Amino acid sequence: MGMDIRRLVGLNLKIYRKAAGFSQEGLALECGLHRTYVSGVERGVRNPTVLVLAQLAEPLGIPASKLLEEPVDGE
Amino acid sequence: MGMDIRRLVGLNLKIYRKAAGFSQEGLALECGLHRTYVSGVERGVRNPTVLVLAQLAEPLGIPASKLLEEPVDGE
DNA sequence: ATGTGACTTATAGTCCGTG
DNA sequence: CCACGGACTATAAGTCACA
Repeated sequence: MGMDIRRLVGLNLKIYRKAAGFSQEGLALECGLHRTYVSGVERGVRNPTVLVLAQLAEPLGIPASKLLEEPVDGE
Repeated sequence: MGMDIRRLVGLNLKIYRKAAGFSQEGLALECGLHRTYVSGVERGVRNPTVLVLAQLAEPLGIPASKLLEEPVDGE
């Protein structure tokens, strides 16, 4: 019973997106999704599919699995 | 450009499910999904959502992120 | 640059079966 | 026990106008 996985994905996405220097709009363009959709994923109000996770992860240069990982302290 | 992520999820699920000693039907019952759906995920013909990944992972005792991880040799 | 509600179309996910 | 199909219903995908 960890946190809501949609929220987890959202938090992770925001972290990796910022680390890669993208705005939501910039990332949306890179991965072929709509700006407002990316916003919804980050806020945890969307329940994305694995195909969408892969699309988001690609321009960030991370494996899709990273978007589902619980934050580990000491990382 | 790794393998199709749906196929990856399917292969991982099958491995972890068997390791936990579940049949597809048994796992489906445990996680509240339909038996035919679990079958479809394992065959890589389904595109599950993150909520479903979490549901599948729970009775397997693994984090949902494991279902998206590429196989690493030496594991 | 982002958050949000509302909306339509595509598909996720269920349930009935078969070999 | 599992692969696979058809028909269905619930919800994700995808877009927009506006704050």
